[in-house]
Parts: sequence; structure tokens; C-alpha cells
Amino acid sequence: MTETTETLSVVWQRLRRVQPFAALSDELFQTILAGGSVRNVGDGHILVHQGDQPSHMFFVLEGQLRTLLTNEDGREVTLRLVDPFVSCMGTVLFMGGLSPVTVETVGEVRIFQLPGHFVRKLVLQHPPFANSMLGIIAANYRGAIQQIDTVTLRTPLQRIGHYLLVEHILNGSDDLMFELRFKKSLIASHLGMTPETLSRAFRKIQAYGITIDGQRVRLKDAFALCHFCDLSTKELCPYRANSDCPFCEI
Amino acid sequence: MTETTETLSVVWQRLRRVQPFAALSDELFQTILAGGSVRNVGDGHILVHQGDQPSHMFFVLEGQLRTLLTNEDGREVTLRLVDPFVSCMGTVLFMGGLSPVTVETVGEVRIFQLPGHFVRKLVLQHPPFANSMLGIIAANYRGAIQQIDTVTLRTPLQRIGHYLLVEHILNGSDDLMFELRFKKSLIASHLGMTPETLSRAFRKIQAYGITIDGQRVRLKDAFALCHFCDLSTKELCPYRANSDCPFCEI
DNA sequence: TAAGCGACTTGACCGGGATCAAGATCCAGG
DNA sequence: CCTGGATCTTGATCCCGGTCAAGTCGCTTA
Repeated sequence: MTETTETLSVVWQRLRRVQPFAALSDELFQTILAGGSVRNVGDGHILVHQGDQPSHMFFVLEGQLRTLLTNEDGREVTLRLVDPFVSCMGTVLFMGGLSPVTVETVGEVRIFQLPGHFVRKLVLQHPPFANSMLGIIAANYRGAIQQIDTVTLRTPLQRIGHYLLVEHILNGSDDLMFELRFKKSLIASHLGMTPETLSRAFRKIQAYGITIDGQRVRLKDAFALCHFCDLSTKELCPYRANSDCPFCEI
Repeated sequence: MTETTETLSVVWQRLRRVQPFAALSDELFQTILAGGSVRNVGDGHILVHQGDQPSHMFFVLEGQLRTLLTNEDGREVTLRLVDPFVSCMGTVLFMGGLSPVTVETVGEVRIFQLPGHFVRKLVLQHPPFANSMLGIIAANYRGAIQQIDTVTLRTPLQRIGHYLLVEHILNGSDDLMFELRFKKSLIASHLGMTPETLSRAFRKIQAYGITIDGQRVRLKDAFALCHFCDLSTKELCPYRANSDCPFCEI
């Protein structure tokens, strides 16, 4: 985490190109940068507690965040696993009231944060920004719906199959080998199961030609994960056009 | 479902006062009304299928809708139970891509629908409308998070306790008796359990001084449901100020 | 190299909720 | 008033995933 102005300017260029900044003028982007601040935070630090008044919108620059829910006796679910150049807490700002989620750092993290009132003002003054925010929130909502689908309608095996499929697609789906972005215990928590169950499911999924060794995932062939495809992943499938897939109807 | 212009005008007045219309000028509201249309639909009719291209945003005028997810072998979860003067599919319009949810009528329904492109245009042209839409979507997102909390971290007993508490608060929480707004099988589906389990949980919850008879819910006293309070309901609790509640810390 | 710790795996057991099946209740329509 | 069907309730059984405990692996540190 050595900070130099040079590396930061690279970071800004990258941030410039993602939502909700992509559609904005350079001038407005600079104004926004000036309105926020950069923070470095250590591992396992809690940025927002469930029940806090939400104060900022965060953008991960380095490291990872996760948002989670906990109940009284310590059980927890991970809602989102937030990678660099993805935002967090933007939605909560518009929910009104207190934050229903906790935000925690995973490893050493550098974030850019914008004050809530600043974000709210931007929304009212810049329709393209408001439109981007709508897109972001809607995407998060889709993620939540996906998670409800996962935990209520799928078996553990189906859950990790689907999870791996999404990861594979995110990875460009041109390589038969990729790395898990998060540690297994976090993935288990996100998929609403215990690490033990995840482990057993990883064992079972070998029958489909998928082997997991540490963080490394290996697929027997390009269609190994097709078994776990659903409507939403089908939309993203690179093979959708040519119907080679043994599971997609012709 | 006898339609007269008189009753419709009453309906418009009520619609006028809810999100996302409340903050708009009368003129804009009239424009919006002219841009949409009213539909009457029978019971059990599916307005949107999972995987459809979303075309409209709906506002319930009479009757109820529900949004749900299904998997291949017919199992389903109810995401939202939509009452009159609440909207639906607004979020999906901004997710991009196909609808992840199915929308189904519950009973005879009259809806007002706005074309998707119309809603999108309003967002770009009228910041207050965009702001309202953000509020709506964020509120739906909060509901989804609540549901994830419910199905992953709570026992069936806690789920119905919490559900009844929210209903009680929505009902004004000044009456010790209220009606379930939805039939029990729908509630069960929303809470991620089978009707059998719901039935047994209703039996168990009698130990807390809560009796369910048909659609009627009776509370022994004003604090009967406090046992099922959490951070988000606490915010809405009418007794929050005076700390009479035996469960809230002083 | 060894020690130590955290993360993951594997095994054995148990319990809660799903499932299947039967009975009760309610209500609309004849 | 009777009847048929949908909805809800109750009972009996089963199975999946959680829990607890022990073992393995891999990385860091001395």
C-alpha cells in the first residue's frame, strides 16, 4: 500500500470509466473527486455497522469489501463481495433511515468515499448521474434477487455450480482454469451455507468435470458448467448464439 | 369491478399522492396519466414471465399482485406482495436485460401501466421523478435484504413473528386485532417455508400471546410482538420514545 | 527445520423442516 | 340444506444440511 501520486492518477483514470462516472463530463468528474476523500483501512475493519446512519458512498480502489447481515446470536450472511472499482452503500443512502447492512474490509483496503449529502445533491443536479445511480441500485437489487433465488430454490450443489458459472463468465469464459476471487469461507457465507457444506459440495461437483484445488478451479471442458445455467446466466453466455451447448434448447 | 369515471377520478387523486408522483407538478402528473393506460385483469393471470423483456411499470389500483421466482421443478418463492397504490417492475426496467421475476395477479386486478421507455424518459427529464424512483428502488432493495435476512438467519417462528410485527405496524399498531392481507399459502411462500410449516409456526406462536383464527390476528397485549423486533422494525416502533417495551434496552 | 496458526477437509451424529397422506374447515353454487 | 373443491391443519416419516470434533494442509515466523 505504497501511495504515490502517480499510482493514484492511474486509479482515477480507471474509476473515471466505471459507473456512475462514465457518463459524466471531465469537469464534473473532477468536482466529484474534490468532494470526496481517499482512506486506507486495515483488514477486518468495520466501515459501517448495521443500524448506523449511512454517511458515505464507497468506491473500492484496492482490496475488497463485503456487506453482510448478522443476527443476535452471531450468525451471518454475506450479501455482496465488493471488488475494486465497484461501489458500495450507494443504495443505502436512498433507502432512508438506518443501514440494514454491515460493511467490512477484507484485507488491506484503499477506498474513495463520497459524503452522502454530496451524492444526493449530484442526483438532483445531474440527470445522467441519477440515471447511473438507478442502474447501480437496480443491479444490486438484481444481485439480491439472485441470492434469494439461490438460498431458497437451489441445493448447495446447484448454488456453487451457479456461482462458479458466474465467476467463469466474469472471467471472460475463454479459459478453462480460473481463480476464486474470495476465500472459501466467504463464498460459503454468501451462498448461505457452512464451510463444511461448501467443501462437501466441491467434492460432489467433481462428478461434473469441475475440480477445485485451493483457489484454483479447473473445468474439464467449456460446457462443464452448463448444467448450472439459468435464465440470467444464459443471457450472458458466450455460446448463446451457436447452440453447441448440450443443455440449451435448440 | 364496475368502472365509472367517477371512481377513477378518486383513484387518480390517491395515486397522485404516492411515490413517484407526490413530488411532481399537477401538469406533469396529467402528462404521465395520458402516457399510460388502465387494464383490468383476472385472477391468476401472469403479467410478466421470468425471462421476458420488461415492457411496463405497473401501479396497482385495485386488487393485488405478487412477484415471484420459480425454478425448473416448479418450486417458487414470493418476493413481493403488492397492494393497491404500490408500484411494481419499476426496478426491473433499470436493471437492463430480461426480467428475473414473474408478476402474477392475485384476484381480480385493475392496474395502471406506463411504458418502460416513457419511465426512462421521465427519469432523464425530471430530476424529482428520478429521485423518487431512486427511493422506490432502494425501498424494494431493502425489502429484498430483509427477505435474505429472514430466510437465512431466522427460524420459521421468528419469521412469522417478524412478519406479523411488520403487518401490525403497517396497520397503525393501535389495534390489538388485525387481518392478514394475504392468504396463508402466499405468506408461507414469501417467508420461504411450506404452508404446513407456517401452520405449525402459527400454533407455536400462541405461546407468545398471539392467536390466529382464519385471517384474523389477535394480540394479547401491545407488546406481544416485541419479542420479534429487530433493528429495522425498532425504527418504526411507536413505543420507541417511551421505553415501556420489555425487550428494548433502556 | 520445526513450530504454530489459520483455513480447509472429513467423519459421525442429530434435528428441524420438507414431504406425503389424511382429515378438518370454509364457502360458493345448486 | 347439501355438495364439491380449495384451503388449511394435523400427524408420521425421512432426509438434508448444521453441528461438533478431529485431522490435514499450507503458510508464516522463529
